[in-house]
Amino acid sequence: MKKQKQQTYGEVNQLGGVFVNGRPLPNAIRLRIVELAQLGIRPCDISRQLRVSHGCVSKILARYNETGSILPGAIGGSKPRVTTPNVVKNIREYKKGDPGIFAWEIRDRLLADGVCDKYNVPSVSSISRILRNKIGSLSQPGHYEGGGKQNPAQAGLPYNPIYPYPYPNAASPGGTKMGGPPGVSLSRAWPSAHTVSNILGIRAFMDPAAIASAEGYPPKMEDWGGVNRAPFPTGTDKPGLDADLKYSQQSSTLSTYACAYSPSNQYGVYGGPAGGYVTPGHHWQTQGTTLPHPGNGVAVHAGDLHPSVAFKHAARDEDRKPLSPLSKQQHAALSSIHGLGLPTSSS
DNA sequence: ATCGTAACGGTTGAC
DNA sequence: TAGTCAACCGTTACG
Repeated sequence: MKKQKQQTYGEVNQLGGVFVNGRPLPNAIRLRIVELAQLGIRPCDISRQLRVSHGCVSKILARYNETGSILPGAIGGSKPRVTTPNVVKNIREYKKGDPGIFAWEIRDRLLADGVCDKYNVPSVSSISRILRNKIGSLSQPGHYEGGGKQNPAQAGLPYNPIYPYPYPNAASPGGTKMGGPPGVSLSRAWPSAHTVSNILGIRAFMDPAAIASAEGYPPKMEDWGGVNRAPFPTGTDKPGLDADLKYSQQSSTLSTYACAYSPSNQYGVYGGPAGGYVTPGHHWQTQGTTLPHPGNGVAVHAGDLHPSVAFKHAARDEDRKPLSPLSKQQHAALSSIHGLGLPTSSS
């Protein structure tokens, strides 16, 4: 990785909160956004309380509702290449069989022959480029394949995304069933390391073998360490939350909601300055709050958040009536659970 | 007043 | 090794 900035203290948003441009909010903050939403706190209040822009609150809650994950997506990297050796080989064969074939015809044939599906079929321009660069100048087959930099895992596959993300079901790579497992919608056509299960480290239903090695998914730093630059824990714990969601456990009531990146990250400090939950030197400590998600029951463990609060069912569907001002109960809940001092005035 | 979202500038990681 | 590209980020502004 490139050398990181020595110090990135972040910027201050309009609400007075500190953020690091381009970097995800700490998972702890993300978790708290979801927690507060589960308590029935309105997004606008969450925004003010946590000093996070309402747009961000909206995004995080929307993401959570959609995927069940509080975690940011994978930053960086590249999409899987579609011009795999196998695709090139097929294109070459098509071209050999019909030298006058058009790129769009090749594209159609790739689809028809099942070499590709609609999600990974190369564009016509890509095919043209392949014809021009890889095939037009090639005389002997195997040239491209012999490049040596291709992922050997692709060998033997009709086509395959280079990314070795596990698919929830075997049919997915074939593209006949995009969209992931029921209740989990992937926002991208290419498989993300941030499927709900991967993110939350709950993969048993799709890949039991992965449980043995907790980091079943590719250890992309961004997955978890991107927020806290601390390396992943290597145990069987959920890597991200344990790494990131470090509540102050000594304080049983979480009276100090310590929010600080680990010293190993480049941010140094993080948190709303006036919120008082910046505690440099403290780490988030795992607690194990459970955040039930309506879609798939995925839970985020992080401590003694009342596990009964359901995100949509209880908090949103019915109990959202007393939206603002906050009810006493909400204040009490927030104060006791999160140590947040909510302003008595809701405005 | 609230919320959804596009634009923006930034970071990151694969190539 | 450095540069490019395309992903994602949170904030901001707008409707």
